[in-house]
Amino acid sequence: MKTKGLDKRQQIIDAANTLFYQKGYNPTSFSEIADAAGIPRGNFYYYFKSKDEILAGVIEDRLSRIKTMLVGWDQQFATPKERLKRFIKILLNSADDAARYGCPMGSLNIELGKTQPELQAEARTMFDLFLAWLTRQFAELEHGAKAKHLAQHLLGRTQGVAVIAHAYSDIGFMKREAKTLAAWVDALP
Amino acid sequence: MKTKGLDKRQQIIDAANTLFYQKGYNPTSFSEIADAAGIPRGNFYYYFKSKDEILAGVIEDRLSRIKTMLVGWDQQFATPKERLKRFIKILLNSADDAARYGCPMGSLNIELGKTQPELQAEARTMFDLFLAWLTRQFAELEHGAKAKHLAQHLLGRTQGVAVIAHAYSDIGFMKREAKTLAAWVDALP
DNA sequence: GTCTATATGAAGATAGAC
DNA sequence: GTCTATCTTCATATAGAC
Repeated sequence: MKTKGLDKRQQIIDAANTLFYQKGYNPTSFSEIADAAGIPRGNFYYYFKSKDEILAGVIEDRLSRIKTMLVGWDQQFATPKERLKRFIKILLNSADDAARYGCPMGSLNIELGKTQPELQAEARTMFDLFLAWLTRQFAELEHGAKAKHLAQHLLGRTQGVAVIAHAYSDIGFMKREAKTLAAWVDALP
Repeated sequence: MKTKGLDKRQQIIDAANTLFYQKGYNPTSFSEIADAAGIPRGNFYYYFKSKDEILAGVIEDRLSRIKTMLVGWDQQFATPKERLKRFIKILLNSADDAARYGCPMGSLNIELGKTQPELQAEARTMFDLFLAWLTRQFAELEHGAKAKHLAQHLLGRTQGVAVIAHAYSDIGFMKREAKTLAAWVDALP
């Protein structure tokens, strides 16, 4: 049945999503994904013709979750500063995972950026979503032409926090930096 | 001859160093390192018993270069702020490489941190060197107990810059952020 | 010390039975 | 739609001739 097929497809994506995050894209094998999804290796290729396609599916899935999250924040918070601080709060909410596996977006981009530019271009679209949303917040704060630069700056700050926190498994550092960043937002003109 | 052996060993380390940076540790095969070093695959194992040992050699080599660089900066610059700004200037000097391959320390730590904690612990020692040196600079600026936090903060800032610059191959962003960071140092008490 | 040949295993991918 | 069996390639690693 088609619904069953879609379910299995989603199961594969969910399993791959977790493994790509925890192990990386290239180090994750088909067998691992198949095992985690409870699907025999062979049947795998019925849903995805190649590993690249699984990655595309995983990224598509992540993009849709990010979009939903950002739309939710737009509705939930009245001011750009509140929204920016909600963004920064990701550092607190994801501290445990980030300390263990890094940032799901950042680590994937770094891995793919070295030798797989086509795949990295797909992974980059996750950053694109955040950058566009952040740029809008800074634009609403009347930062004009600087809005995009501020968005890149803030995204970069959070990425740097994730790198150091991951390298040292240091959740305390993430909390300190989240505070610093929130203060930075509060102090914005 | 022993000298010849040492030369070849160094050739292997140099080749591996470049490949680990440009491709990553796990995606780099023995064959590639051997080819790049101009050494047949088999002879390889005479110098290194395993891939882990090559990594250890590469990291040792990088550590020694970093130490030399930091000692040089200590001699070359009279004030902590000048030294900190020299550190930030790495972003400008390495902009081309960072845009293509990311930060050699950060990307290695992220890759290894996911599933190879023992190897990542070795890679982390490169960060340790910078953190200790940066902490000393902030301590000289009388930041007391905050010196280490400021060191982590600054190292994180540069790592974040590298991640975004890599993801977007954006050298302009690195230059902007280097300016912002230099201004941050100048404004320090 | 240096090199060739090769063992061994795991990866991605395919063919085809059911 | 689902599964088994298998092909091919490439990885790390070793044995042993020179």
